[in-house]
Amino acid sequence: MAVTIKDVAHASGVHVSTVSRAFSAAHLVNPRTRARVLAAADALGYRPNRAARALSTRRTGNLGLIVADIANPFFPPLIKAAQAHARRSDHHVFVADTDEQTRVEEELIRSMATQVDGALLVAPRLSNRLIAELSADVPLVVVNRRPAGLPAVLMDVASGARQALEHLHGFGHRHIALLTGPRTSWTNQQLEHASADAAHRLGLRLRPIGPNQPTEEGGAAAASDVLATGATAVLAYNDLVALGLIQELRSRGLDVPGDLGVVGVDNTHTARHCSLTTVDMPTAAAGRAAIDLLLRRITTEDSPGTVTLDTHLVVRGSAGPAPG
Amino acid sequence: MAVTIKDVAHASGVHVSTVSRAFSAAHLVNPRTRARVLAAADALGYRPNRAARALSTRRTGNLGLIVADIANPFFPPLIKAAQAHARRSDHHVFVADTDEQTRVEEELIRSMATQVDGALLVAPRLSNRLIAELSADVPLVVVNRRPAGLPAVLMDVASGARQALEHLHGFGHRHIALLTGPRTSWTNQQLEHASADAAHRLGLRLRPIGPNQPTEEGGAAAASDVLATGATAVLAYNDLVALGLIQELRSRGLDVPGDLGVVGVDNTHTARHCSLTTVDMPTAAAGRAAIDLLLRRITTEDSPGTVTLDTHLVVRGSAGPAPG
DNA sequence: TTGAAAGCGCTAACAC
DNA sequence: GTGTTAGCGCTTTCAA
Repeated sequence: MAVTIKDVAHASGVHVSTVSRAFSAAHLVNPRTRARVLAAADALGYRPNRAARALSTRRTGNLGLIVADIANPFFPPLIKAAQAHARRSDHHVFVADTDEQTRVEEELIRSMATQVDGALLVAPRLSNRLIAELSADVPLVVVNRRPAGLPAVLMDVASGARQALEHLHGFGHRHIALLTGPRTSWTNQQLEHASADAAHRLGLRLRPIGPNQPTEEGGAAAASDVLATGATAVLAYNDLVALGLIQELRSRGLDVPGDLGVVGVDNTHTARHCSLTTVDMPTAAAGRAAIDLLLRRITTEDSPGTVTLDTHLVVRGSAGPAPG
Repeated sequence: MAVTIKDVAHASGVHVSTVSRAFSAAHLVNPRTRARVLAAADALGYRPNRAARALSTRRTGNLGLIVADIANPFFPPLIKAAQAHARRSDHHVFVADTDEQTRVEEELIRSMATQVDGALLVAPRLSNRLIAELSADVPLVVVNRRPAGLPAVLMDVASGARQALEHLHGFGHRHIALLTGPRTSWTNQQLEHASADAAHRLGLRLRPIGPNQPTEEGGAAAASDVLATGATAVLAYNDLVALGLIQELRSRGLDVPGDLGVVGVDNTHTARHCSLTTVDMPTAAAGRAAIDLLLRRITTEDSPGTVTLDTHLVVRGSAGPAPG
């Protein structure tokens, strides 16, 4: 049986309310008494029961983190940073991913909502309807999407996409395929718009192909379409798509970057090792910023705005001079 | 203000205890009454407050998952599988990683312990002392280590290491360097023993080098030592080390696998794309198995034993025929 | 500055 | 089968 506030009260010869104050309202208790209480607590190995505390304070000290897919290498750095940052303000974080059946997910998120002070959503596939409903129950902050009225952290691929196209242009590429991602994804929309703009400005021919599954399979499946366009370089929705495409191209005997240049988005761990030229997404910074927004939203009732983080191109070896 | 059991009781014209039973002891309540209660609950959007429930049942429905480093690609598949599996029995999971200052970590884990029914430890660096202390407070299951008396899930690299050395032997390699990991790591110990045995059996010269940091930096830093041995192939503690080594070797103008074959351990996402020959660790299966053990330990008081999972070699392109 | 008592939302004997 | 009543561990008035 765990040691409770009562045990500490007994041991230090005061009432439970005094013990409680010693922990959560230090200024309301005589320093000497407090020292005695703390000593007793320490000796007994007492630590407050958060669930019990939550019952009266309505603050659990827990946060939820809902991501699309824990195993997608885009997320772990974000999860890690968010968790570490949350800890600084003594918050624990529940992590869940949404890629199973939507009905189960919805239930999961709802039941989690009763146990957290707020939640972070990094899940492009979650419906706006559900988000709106949840937001009535629990403070929410979203990443890379813009539902009305919610604080958001955005990693704006626009700058990175621009740099990517300039980079390809500099290598002499004039005809570029854009492997798009899910239609509803905010990131994808930014990517499409920014690429179209930049292509126009640079005098590039840009050929969108998609939507594609945001996975290796999606990239591999698009290989034939890419080749059919006659493009000499490809900008892919994310690193997974880029890597899937590269693997498929190579298995068909093509050379990357010799025959075709490929640029990804995300700068995952894998991209670093596979020498993939890609747009860096500041996932760790986004995780921290999102936690900041969330905590602000929880403590002060007003709703903080939107934080936009820039992205930039990381040049490696998967794109080079245009052939011919 | 959230809707509570009282509101449901009012709405359905019964007492709170009946509502409670309707949710957690269906057989103790008249089916008709129950239907009425459930309907009212549904209409009001009621969901039980887990913290409050935990206060009387002493079951939070939460599990802790402590890993060494969320961003290390070894862990995400395990985290994902564990979380998904836990959800099946209606458990939520707290995730935390230990790679910051130990003192902070210890505090984190302890305070988390009051909020969970049990925890999974996948953290080679955590001290046995701390584990023993924690284990007094909260049911624990460990992965890839063997503290006395705790249920454990082991991914035994022995079989994989054996296959790796046989594979290299088949390619004509006779002198092999083994990049070892942290001394205290159980995985590392298995790896060292199994490799020594297999090398002896096959008539290979095996040269251990280490301990190395289990990271890319560790692998890169070992490059000179590896070259100095004159070995024609390397078995590395994990994929990170292998990839770091490969990168460093290539930057020195050497060819992998031409000049030197490299085999890793873990079969991370990155290894799949970098064509790294490696030993597959069944991390997802381990995550599920560990959750099973943990839940068993929580519900029945007896302590389930140890689950050992085999590993196997995945042949890709980072090792080939021995030079010369 | 401290004690007493009520209450947070829920469960679990115990009556009826 | 359902209502009554304590009580889980903690915070927070209200008195003293």
